[in-house]
Amino acid sequence: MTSSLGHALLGLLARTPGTGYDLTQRMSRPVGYFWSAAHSQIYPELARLESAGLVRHEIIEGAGPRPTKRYELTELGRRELTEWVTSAAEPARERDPLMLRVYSLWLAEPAAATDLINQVRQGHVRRREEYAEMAATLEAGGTDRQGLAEPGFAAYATLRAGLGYEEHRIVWCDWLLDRLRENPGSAN
Amino acid sequence: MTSSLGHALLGLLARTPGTGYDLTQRMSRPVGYFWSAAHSQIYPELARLESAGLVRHEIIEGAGPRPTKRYELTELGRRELTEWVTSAAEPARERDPLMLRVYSLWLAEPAAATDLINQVRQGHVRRREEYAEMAATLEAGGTDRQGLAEPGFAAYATLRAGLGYEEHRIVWCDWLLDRLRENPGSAN
DNA sequence: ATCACCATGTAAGCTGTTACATGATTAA
DNA sequence: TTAATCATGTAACAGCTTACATGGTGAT
Repeated sequence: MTSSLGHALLGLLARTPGTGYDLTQRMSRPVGYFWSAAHSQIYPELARLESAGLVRHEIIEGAGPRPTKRYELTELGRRELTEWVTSAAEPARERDPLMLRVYSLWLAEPAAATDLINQVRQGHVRRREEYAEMAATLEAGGTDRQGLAEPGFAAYATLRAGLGYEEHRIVWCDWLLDRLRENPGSAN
Repeated sequence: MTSSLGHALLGLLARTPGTGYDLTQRMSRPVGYFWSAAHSQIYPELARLESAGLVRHEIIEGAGPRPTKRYELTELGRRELTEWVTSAAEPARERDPLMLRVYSLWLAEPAAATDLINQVRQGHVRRREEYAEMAATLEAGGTDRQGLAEPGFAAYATLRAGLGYEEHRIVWCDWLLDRLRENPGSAN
């Protein structure tokens, strides 16, 4: 009955306990590459996880008008996460806004289409560099050679997937740009 | 102000007019690879597009208790779609449920992890074959050599992206499976 | 003083999924 | 006659985004 967001939060807390604010930050940078959430979604979800007995909190000192809560996994939460992680994967329904555009790209001026794809390509190159740097850092620290049972390896595996994704997209952009150059006009 | 689903429907109607039921079918197979929607979402969206003047309908004979409506684009709808297609692409927030699992894969038994990744790999291989067949059909018909201004080429371009995606995922699965074989135990 | 950062929440609205509801035509 | 296909809608709910609301600490 726990949602994807719930499992994302459990996955973060299994590594290090933290406040809702802290989880919001962590959701945006490393995890945000494959799952994202705003704080307005995270706070109520933490409350739900707590009432399900999967996490618990203690009050610590911190800045702010309301008490600062530090959350951590319970044994039940750890068990739930562990069971979920290898349970049958639901068929991912894709939602790719770029492909939605490309599907109607035949309506656009060739120059505008080229601009669009160039812009998209740039974004992928930027992100590839970002991933490559992170991967290099992890590799320098030996994280890539960590055992399967260590969290660092799991993070490295998602990074590798991200790198592969960006590379495939860049290759595809180059293919399309080639076609747009060869055949800049209208019909065959 | 038009949503992604709205643009998906406009993109379908720009190719061929059709009923809501027909659009539901077309959303599931070729377009569903990168965008999906149920009929319960499509019917109200068509009504919204119509009240915005982007599509119009005529009543035709058909089976069913209610009148059968055939929708088509208006000139305004075509213009809206054409402008949108090359407008600034919003940064896609990724939502990849598999990576969410992988991020917590360090908690799983190595055997269970291997099973999961094998299962995922199989799914990608199946889909790659599906795409490859469709691509072969289009190539045999010369669709891949169509001009940029023809809808067939746009469809072919999305197919190529799909093929590339599946391939990259298979490569990544193989990399992970290799690691799981090499290092089936716990910590380093 | 002003700004950035820490910190937690609620509310309104949109998008998307699942379930409910109806009924005609055609083929096995 | 039974099932599949054509055909259109509504309702309830879950998930996610954007905006509203508050206020303390520390650095410039």
